Amino acid sequence: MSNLAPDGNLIRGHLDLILLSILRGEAKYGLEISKQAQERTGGYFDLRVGSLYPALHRLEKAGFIRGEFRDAPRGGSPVKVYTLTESGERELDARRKEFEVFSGNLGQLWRFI
Amino acid sequence: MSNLAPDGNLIRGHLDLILLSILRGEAKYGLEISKQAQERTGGYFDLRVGSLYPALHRLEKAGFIRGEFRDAPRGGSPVKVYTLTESGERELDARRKEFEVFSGNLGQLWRFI
DNA sequence: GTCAATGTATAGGAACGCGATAGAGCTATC
DNA sequence: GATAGCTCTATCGCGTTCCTATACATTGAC
Repeated sequence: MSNLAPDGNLIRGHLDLILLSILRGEAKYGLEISKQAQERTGGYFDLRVGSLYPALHRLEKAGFIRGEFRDAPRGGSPVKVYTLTESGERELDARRKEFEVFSGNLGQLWRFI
Repeated sequence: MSNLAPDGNLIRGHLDLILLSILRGEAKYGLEISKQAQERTGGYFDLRVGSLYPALHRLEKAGFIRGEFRDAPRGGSPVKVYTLTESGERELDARRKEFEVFSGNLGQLWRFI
């Protein structure tokens, strides 16, 4: 639980991909996304609200996700549920490929000497 | 040659790893590192001088590499040749592991739904 | 001497993740 | 019905870092 999470600079540029990945298949609200990220990676991805909400607004503005307020499902504040748009699904696929190319080229550097 | 190179935000946080990777095994000077990055990845990594030199200074200040000016080898300005220190080799190993963990956890997000 | 090529360096700007903080809505408990 | 506590959304300011543009030095060619 301590030095598990990656440095912020590592995540930078990959946060959108993380959020889109979690939204694939099922609509979720903000903190639910954050919890999913933790559950799926054993606590590795620990998205903070100061990063989460600006990123969601950014993705919504870009048309990749659509947000909609709903009443609190199980006691609490109303939640803003985000759904992946068709444009967002294409973006997710493109980002996944982009990361694999990035990762592949990084690995290419290690195959020398 | 156009949309080949990755967005700057993708590289962000990974540039140190790229530079250390290229310096492993053989000392090189600044622009030589940049050329190596291009050659090893078919032009994918295109490091600009405005990123390259500050990053090298940062790594030198951290003790991961050691720079030393030498006369121009084949006509031109004197070059600053960087060598990977022992601390830098350990750092490189740590960064490689860190990236593999990061990449693995990212893949973990895709194994759901 | 002039010019082009090569290499190093830095200032200014922008993007973005993060810590800190605020506030609204719902439930529980008294 | 007032208060406390929890959950959720939101935003400001900061620091880091990559990039564009620019400057300057050195060497060789002509």
